[in-house]
Amino acid sequence: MRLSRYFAPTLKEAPADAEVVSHKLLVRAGMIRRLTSGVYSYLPMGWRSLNKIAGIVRREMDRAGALELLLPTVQPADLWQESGRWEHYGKELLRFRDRNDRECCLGPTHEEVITDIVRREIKSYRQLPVNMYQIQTKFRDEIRPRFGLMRGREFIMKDAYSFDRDDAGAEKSYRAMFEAYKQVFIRLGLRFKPVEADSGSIGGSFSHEFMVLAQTGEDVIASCTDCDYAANVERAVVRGRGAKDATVPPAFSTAPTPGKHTVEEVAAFLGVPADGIVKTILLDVDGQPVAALVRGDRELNPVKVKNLMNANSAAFAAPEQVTAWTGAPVGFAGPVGLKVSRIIADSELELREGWVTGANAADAHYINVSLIRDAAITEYADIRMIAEGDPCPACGGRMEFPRGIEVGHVFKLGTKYSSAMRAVYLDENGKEQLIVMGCYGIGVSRILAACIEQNHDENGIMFPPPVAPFHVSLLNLDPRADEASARAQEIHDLLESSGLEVLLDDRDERPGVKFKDADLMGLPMQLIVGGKGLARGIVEAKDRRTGEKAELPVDGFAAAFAAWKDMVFAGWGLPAGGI
RNA sequence: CGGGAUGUGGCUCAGUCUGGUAGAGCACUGCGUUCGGGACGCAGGGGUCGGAGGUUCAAAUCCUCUCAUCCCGACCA
Repeated sequence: MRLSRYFAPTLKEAPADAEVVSHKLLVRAGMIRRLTSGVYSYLPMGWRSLNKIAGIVRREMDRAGALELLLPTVQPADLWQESGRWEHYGKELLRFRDRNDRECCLGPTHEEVITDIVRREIKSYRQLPVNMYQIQTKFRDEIRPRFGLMRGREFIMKDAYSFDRDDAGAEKSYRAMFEAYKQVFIRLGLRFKPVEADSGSIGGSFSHEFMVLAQTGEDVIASCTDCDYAANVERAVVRGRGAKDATVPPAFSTAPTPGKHTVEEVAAFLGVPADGIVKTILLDVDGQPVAALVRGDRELNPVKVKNLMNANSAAFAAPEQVTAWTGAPVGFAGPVGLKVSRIIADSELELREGWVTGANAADAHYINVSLIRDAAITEYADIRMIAEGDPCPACGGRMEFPRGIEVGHVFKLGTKYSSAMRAVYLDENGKEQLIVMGCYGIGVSRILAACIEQNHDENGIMFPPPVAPFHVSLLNLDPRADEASARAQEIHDLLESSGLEVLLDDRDERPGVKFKDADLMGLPMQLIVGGKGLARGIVEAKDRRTGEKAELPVDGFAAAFAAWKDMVFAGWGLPAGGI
């Protein structure tokens, strides 16, 4: 492809509305343009990369035995009412009415539609298992779209759904998808990690997220340095440790703490360490007031409370709610005499007594509180966030906390949708059984962003070869010189015939412009054809990732290039002779 | 939905406080010089100053409303 006839409008400056690197570079490299908040057009370069990603995903899905189909984006409300999500999904579901005033929505995900198809067409155990997937545009009316392709409202997703006769079958399907996902990310040339995760609003019991590792990632991973354990911090189990100290404190008493409502302020004012204070956090769990207690130096994990109570949502209470429930302004809540539906204490609080807690009155705390003696704790459970210094819950080893970007998620759905929508089959005995489901998503457009977050430098993108829109940037520095142009064309044709995709920069521009654009666009291999090199019988080659340059002889170019290309691929951890 | 900020040629921004006939750089068009890391000269084209209403002799600038976008918190691929 000749760049002079291509459409890749590059920008010297980053657009003002872009915050993260991937967004800035995607726009600057002429790959995407924003249409409106969270909605992007994919320009030719961007679309090529997306197709590369989709191609790899498709290939691995097919290999794993999944069948590709395409479901509608516009969906009728009644299906969603049947599953119960019309009410529960919230504002993210973009709803509208058609000309006949029928309620519709734009599909944010497709469990309902696929389950509807399967329930109609699948009647017998002989037809199971089956796994179907699509690669399609989704729309989620995000509260706050941001970061370019990282969190758009309209985005491209691969979603697969498996249907099995029983749990054992579903487990097999899940494993197969898990393995296929690993293959996808390996083949994309990305550094990633599968982690245990919470299942969120999709439902189901169990899930794994696939994280692309990048310092700029939004998610924090709790990962063991000694074993395979890795989990989203929201999910990571905290294993109890430390010995019990049964010393019973004297009767608790009130200490005035005027205007001291944070743990730090109270600790400093009373001269006690933060880990001697109990933080009482009020949550609104499905409308119920719940108090959650953690040590002053710890952080509450509301997701654990939500799961513990089997609730739909657990949100921090609003200041008015706190005042209504505790009788005190925010900052003075405590478990003693507290009238809420449940008081849940973190397991760690069971190890010791003699705490400082809020007194449920303005400007006052209690000291020497025994939770056993003085408070009505409903239960002790693991409800705090894992932290630096906590041991690995699996092996007791050391944990680290790298950041990542969620690009894939595999769920076991169980019978959540099949029971709500009555998707059943007849077993060998002619007995009706619920189909057991799983669902599996990959954020195709998010991968493009994540890939750039992981692979870039100050000059631009550094595309892994499998994701790059083209493989080679071939710069003709002297497009007006016959020799350079002839050589460049020869090389272009040679490489194209070997299956590589070459972007030939034949524009009548100064060399500096071409170098800058090539680095910006980030194709993994750069070949530089110019008068200077040709006079010495060489073509210069540059590995975009390492910046290392090599000189390839014009005579015997094909062989020299092949060897050099294998080196570049090896640097990406990709097999020689690839593509 | 709360909190903060910004809307001025295609892009990045100045001008707004202190009202007085719209600017710069990049990009674009033409000509010339230049040509291995985002060249230079000359000549050009292009802007209802987000929108509506108001104050004023006069509004990008002041007031009111409105729309849009971005950033910080609760969701998710």
